[in-house]
Amino acid sequence: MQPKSGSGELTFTEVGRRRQIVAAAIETIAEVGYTGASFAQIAKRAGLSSPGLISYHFADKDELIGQVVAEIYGTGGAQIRLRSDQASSSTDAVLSFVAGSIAFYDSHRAHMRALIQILNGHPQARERWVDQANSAELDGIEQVLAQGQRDGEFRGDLVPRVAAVVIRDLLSGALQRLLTTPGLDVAAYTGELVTFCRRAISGSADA
Amino acid sequence: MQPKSGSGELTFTEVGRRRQIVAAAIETIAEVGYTGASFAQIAKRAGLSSPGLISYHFADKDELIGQVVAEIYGTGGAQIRLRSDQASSSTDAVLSFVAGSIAFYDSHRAHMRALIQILNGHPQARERWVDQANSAELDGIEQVLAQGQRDGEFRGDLVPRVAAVVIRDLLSGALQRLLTTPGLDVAAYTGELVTFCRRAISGSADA
Amino acid sequence: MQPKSGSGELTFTEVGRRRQIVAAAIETIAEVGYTGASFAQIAKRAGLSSPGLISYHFADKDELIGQVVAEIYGTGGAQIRLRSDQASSSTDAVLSFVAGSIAFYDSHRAHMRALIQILNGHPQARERWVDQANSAELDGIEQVLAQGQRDGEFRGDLVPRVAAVVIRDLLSGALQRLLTTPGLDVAAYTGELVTFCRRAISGSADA
Amino acid sequence: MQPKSGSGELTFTEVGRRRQIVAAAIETIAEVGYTGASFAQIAKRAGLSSPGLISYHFADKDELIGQVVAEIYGTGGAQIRLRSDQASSSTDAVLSFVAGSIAFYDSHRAHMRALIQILNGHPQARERWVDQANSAELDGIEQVLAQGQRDGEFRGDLVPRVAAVVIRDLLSGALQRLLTTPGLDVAAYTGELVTFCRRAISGSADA
DNA sequence: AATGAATGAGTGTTCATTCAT
DNA sequence: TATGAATGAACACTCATTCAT
Repeated sequence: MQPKSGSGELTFTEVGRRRQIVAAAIETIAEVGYTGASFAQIAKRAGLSSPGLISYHFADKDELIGQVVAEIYGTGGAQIRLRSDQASSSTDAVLSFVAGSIAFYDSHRAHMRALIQILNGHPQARERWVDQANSAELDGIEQVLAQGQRDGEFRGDLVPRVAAVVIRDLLSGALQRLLTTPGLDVAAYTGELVTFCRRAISGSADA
Repeated sequence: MQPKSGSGELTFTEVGRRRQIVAAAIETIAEVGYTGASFAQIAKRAGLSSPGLISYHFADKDELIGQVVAEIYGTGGAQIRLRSDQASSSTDAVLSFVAGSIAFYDSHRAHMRALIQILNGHPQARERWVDQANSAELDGIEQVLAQGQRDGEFRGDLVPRVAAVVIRDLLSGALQRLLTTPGLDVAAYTGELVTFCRRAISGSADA
Repeated sequence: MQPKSGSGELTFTEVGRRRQIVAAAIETIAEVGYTGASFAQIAKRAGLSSPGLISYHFADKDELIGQVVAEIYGTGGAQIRLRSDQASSSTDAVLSFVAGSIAFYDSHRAHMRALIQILNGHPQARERWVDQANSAELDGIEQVLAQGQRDGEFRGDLVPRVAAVVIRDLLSGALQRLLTTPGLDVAAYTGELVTFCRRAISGSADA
Repeated sequence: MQPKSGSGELTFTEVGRRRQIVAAAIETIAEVGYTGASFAQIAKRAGLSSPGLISYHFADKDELIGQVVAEIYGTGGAQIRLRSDQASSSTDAVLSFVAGSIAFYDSHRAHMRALIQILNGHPQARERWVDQANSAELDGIEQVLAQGQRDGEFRGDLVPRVAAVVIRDLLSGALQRLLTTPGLDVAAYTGELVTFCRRAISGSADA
């Protein structure tokens, strides 16, 4: 009998187990990909006695993967959220968001690798778990860009939504490159990307 | 006995069947992802009596997927190749490549969706079938950028390789967005992306 | 429609084709074993257009294999039949049968290898196709031994049937060894075996 | 998750199931040959619900067959080992080995039938599982023969290796005959084979 | 008489999931 | 709570055989 059915209460042990399994799933998916991450593999890596234990704690594989995605987003969200109120300017807010994102990717490679694998391997991952968060993030960037534009920091012909999209795409590309280029000089790469973004959005050519 | 062993000659019927199966595979992969695209699923969509028929016409799944990739690349290759010689300027070459790529993505959504799914789902897809083409493309962009820079069209501090990578990332992002955003105004989106790129690489702020 | 159904008549072409297929089957089985000798493999080696052609000429796989066995036995039968009437003595008959058998094995390695593979791989090969021939052969040896015993050539306590069986077993072992020992000195090995047999059946210890 | 991975410990139930499956495999192979012994067939005879259960308990077919061979050899090994130290003479050692082997074959027909089928049907059975044991056995026979020859029990012109090979061939032949001759009088056959061997190796004609 | 395309049952193996204990 | 045994559908792929042409 699934423990989480009926009431929404989870026991202390239950919560711990779920955390353990989610962590093992992240590690496993990062290592062997979503396709290779069978319950058997995850259980082996987590030191669990049987794949059945996972089915016992999660309704089905989709629930587990959903929790994995939530865990990854939760970890990142707190850190790299774009904070325009703490920044001295909109430009500063955008650029530190860019640099901060890459820094986060760099320090959480396993998480990011797992996330990518899930997005790649699970047919409905995007629509189910990440599209909403992504468009919220996009909205946030867009708002900062619009604000900066109103403040005269950014070029007048900049279309905030497009620029926001472009920045997100550059970050996606950066993540991809980070994970697949062995000896990448992250600092230098970050610097180049920040420069690129500054130039692309700034009001003056020499920004 | 596999029909295509030995000599490279293929019957008329054989060619037709292979085309049919490749087309069904593209459709299937676009719909249910690489992971979900079992021979059984492909056969069902192709109206074949049994999955065995696919094995009869293709040595193994890799051969089929290779043909799918070749078909997709073959379709697109002629259209979106970056042609600097036919362009009036390096700027024009780059921008029309960007616009042309998005136009191609837009008109071949199922193909591109399938390609992405394969790149995501097949462990060696990149190294086997696309890495070479991709880096050739990247080289092409880089060369045009470098030429434009020598000609004074582009800003002097532009690093051709970085800019080329950025442009490719933007296109990848554009493709992603195209496929996942239901009501996207492609023309507007393309226009804004082109503007963005022009500004990002041009030598003057008002380019 | 199977050509050989109804009347037992075979056309000239038909006979030729069957011979060709049987020969290809022998070659294939000798090379890749009975298990590996699918119709597809046999057709490929024979240069036949399709495995279907084999089914067209033979009712089923068993009929083909039966013909293969018959062909192999037919080839050998004429040559190594034990001829007591042409021998100067029973001892001579037996020993030249032993030596002759090994000589035949040596000169027909592919045939013998195929035969062994069939006996190994086909569940009912022995009972269907070879048991009868084998016991006939055994009878022949036994009769010569009994005759030689009556003539006083062989030891009185020799039990003809047992000795015949022993001789056949030695030949089976010799064939096995011949096919699996790369650099075997066949002449020496034959000599030893003949000596062994002479001693085992002769009436005097120094025979 | 395969139960036997990681530590070598096996549950009580697990051991029982493996035994059951191995026993069913022996029975199946003896009945329908190695080729016909699919997991489906074995499962049917074992009363298992699905062939997948065999894969659950054994890593792959080779592991199962290896266990089958080990089981067969394990059963026989203790009984038919040639014990020269417990024999009153080398002659006695050899002859009781011969008689004992046949007795074992007779009392373990299914096992021996299965072993033969495996040796015949599995491409690498010999080199993987039995060659070592076989040549050790051959060495043992040869040594006893050489010792007996040094002691003057056997004829001086006997070549130990050749005689050992001959004896093994006779036993192989005996096994074959035992399994394929319905009404064979085993006792008589054994007696005659022993007599034959005694005469063939003894130093005196009346041995 | 022959071809090549097609068929469908069969192979070993993996998988998420169930369930008695 | 957790375990390990079991289940049965699914996987890619091979096979002997069929059949329209």
